[in-house]
Amino acid sequence: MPDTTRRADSLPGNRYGNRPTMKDVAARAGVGLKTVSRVVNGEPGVTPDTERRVQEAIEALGFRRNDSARVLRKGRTASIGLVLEDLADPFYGPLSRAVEEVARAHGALLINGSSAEDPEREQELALALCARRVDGLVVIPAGDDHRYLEPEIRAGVATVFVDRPAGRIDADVVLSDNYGGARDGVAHLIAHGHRRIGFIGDMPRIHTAAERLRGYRAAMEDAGIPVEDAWMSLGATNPERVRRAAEEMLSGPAPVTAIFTGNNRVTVTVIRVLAEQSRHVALVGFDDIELADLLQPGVTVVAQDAAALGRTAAERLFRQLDSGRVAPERIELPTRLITRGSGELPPAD
Amino acid sequence: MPDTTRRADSLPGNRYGNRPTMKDVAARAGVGLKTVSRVVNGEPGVTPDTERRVQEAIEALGFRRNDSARVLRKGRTASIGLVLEDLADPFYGPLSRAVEEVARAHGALLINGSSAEDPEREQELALALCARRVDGLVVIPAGDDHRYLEPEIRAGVATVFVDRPAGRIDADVVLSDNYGGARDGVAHLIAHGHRRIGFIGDMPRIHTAAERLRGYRAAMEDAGIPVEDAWMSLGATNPERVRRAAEEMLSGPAPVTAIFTGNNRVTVTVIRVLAEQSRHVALVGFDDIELADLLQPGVTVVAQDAAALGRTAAERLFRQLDSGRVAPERIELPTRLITRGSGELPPAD
DNA sequence: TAGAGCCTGGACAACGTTGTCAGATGCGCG
DNA sequence: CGCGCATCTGACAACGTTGTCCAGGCTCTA
Repeated sequence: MPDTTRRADSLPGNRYGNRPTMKDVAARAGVGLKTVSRVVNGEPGVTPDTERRVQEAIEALGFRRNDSARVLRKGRTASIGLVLEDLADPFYGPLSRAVEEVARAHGALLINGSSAEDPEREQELALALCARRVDGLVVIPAGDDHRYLEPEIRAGVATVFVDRPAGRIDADVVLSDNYGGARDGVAHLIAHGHRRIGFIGDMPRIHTAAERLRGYRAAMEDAGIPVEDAWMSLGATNPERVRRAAEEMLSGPAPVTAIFTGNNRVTVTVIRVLAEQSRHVALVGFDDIELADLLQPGVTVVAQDAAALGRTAAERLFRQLDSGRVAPERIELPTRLITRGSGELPPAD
Repeated sequence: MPDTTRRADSLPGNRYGNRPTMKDVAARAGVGLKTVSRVVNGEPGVTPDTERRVQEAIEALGFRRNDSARVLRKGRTASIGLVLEDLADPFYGPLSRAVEEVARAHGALLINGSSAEDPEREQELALALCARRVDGLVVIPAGDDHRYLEPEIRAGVATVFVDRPAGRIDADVVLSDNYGGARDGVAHLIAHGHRRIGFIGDMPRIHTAAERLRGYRAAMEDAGIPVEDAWMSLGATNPERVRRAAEEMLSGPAPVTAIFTGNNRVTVTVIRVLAEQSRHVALVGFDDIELADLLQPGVTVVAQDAAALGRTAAERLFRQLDSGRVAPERIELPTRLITRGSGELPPAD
């Protein structure tokens, strides 16, 4: 059979991207195209002898099924997309990993992309994933208008939002109890005698930031403490601004005696600032941070379970895929106050 | 034109996955199929008026190009794959993000998967990515035999290994100077008067672990210090084993006065153990860790630049794609010793 | 006004796979 | 020995897109 192997033997100058196809395998094995397909997919109705010949041809040619063609034919891609803010952020790593594990359990691959907190980039990414026909989409919103996803959802792309709710559309969302967690954290400080408590957080246009701020206000109000503007810093997006905000709160005639920080990045920066201060200032941070227990004092935090967020969202997504669309739901996961010392410091008035 | 919109208007019961195609758009806009393709791809040769009609139809139907079909036709997917150990590990987050940024700059998406340090899963993942016809592959090896990738590489899949070299095949690799970094770190301890220095690292079958161990031995030998078996713990894969290893080294008649740790996970565990000890033990760790500067004492580390590893690898990959295959290269990035206190403690003999 | 040349638009095949369906082969039984 | 049935195999169309190529209409010039 000199010419059944023609193509493989004469890869023209090893030209780029010339891969064997099922047709080539069929030719080499001396069987029909569909028989190869059957073998590759483990479908019944192939005699052991034929199967062996096909397997040998596959081996010899280094054939690998082209999933693009398969997807085109079958409709499903067995892959889901994840749009998050920044993979380098220690909060999103575990979340992404959890989504991946659930996907894997369902035989799907995860494609993820970082929006860098840019709504435009979020949309661009999400739509690129849809163009690749992911079966589902897990989105950590950067923007606040997700109507651009409506055609996709209508077309059957399962969609779940995590960490922050979708904007202007009705969709599944899984989030932490940001409001309650922040309220508890601030109440904890109040219970330890603080009254002048600072809040440093992200821009309130971000849902989580707004909710945590709301929790702060609620705790203060519950305790009958009027909040002064000078105690609050919103939109602290980079370390320099956080640093300045903290330093301002800690100076002046009536400095704050405790600070509540709105996310892990802010917390880390504030820890640095406090380490430089001679005074002891209490601190409770939203989000747990690694090694928080080894610092002096240990850092008291309101911890959310990033992995649980991811897992819950992914499971919800596959439920959508398995049983068709159901009414959108809002799932809220509890937070946990972990006391380690910094939140139990008394006011240093 | 009642029946040009037939399909869109009568989505049969909104059946799953029924999406408009270019054909539908063409029908609705009253133009030919190829004209729609031209508009979608921004190709020239369409009058403004026609283009407007097509755009309107696209908008109205919520059309989104099916990239699977596009890939099938064009051969390139504009996506690359990344196989790493665990996204939740703070070392890989920034690496992955760096790869993503380079990919984005080249208009490509990143698909990544975690091998969980399991060679079989690594292979499964890498081949799944190849079946999806990624243009290139960045692999952080878990296994030590990558011949399974030979057909893929021959077929034109650009491949770069990171952090550890490929096994049994000749391919591009980007790594840190693990040997030199470890040697420098240990030499640093020796320079501060230590002679009984412990080493706790991963299983030596992992290339980085073996290299760092080699660096440790070299530094000791350079200083004329014979290494005792009791000072070395390999295969410390989980916190319990690390803890036990550290405790053993620190007990007995002639305990080590300093420890060199082989990666960030080990370092963190050892820090915990040392925090419980009354004695002061010097410590230098491989890999930087967050907040290392705020601990008492600050943790001296041999830092590698995860982002630079990822960036370099991805750039190398796209060079392969742009200019065809070139001779495989081995790129080694320097490490940096960051002194913060723990590595400068004198021996507490 | 006719011819040449340009520009726009569309018909058609092909990419590699899978679902459908019908044909071929072999077997057992009457 | 012949028929029916079960089992195995392969031809063909279709998935949605893009590249090729040609047709038709337009403008411009001689």
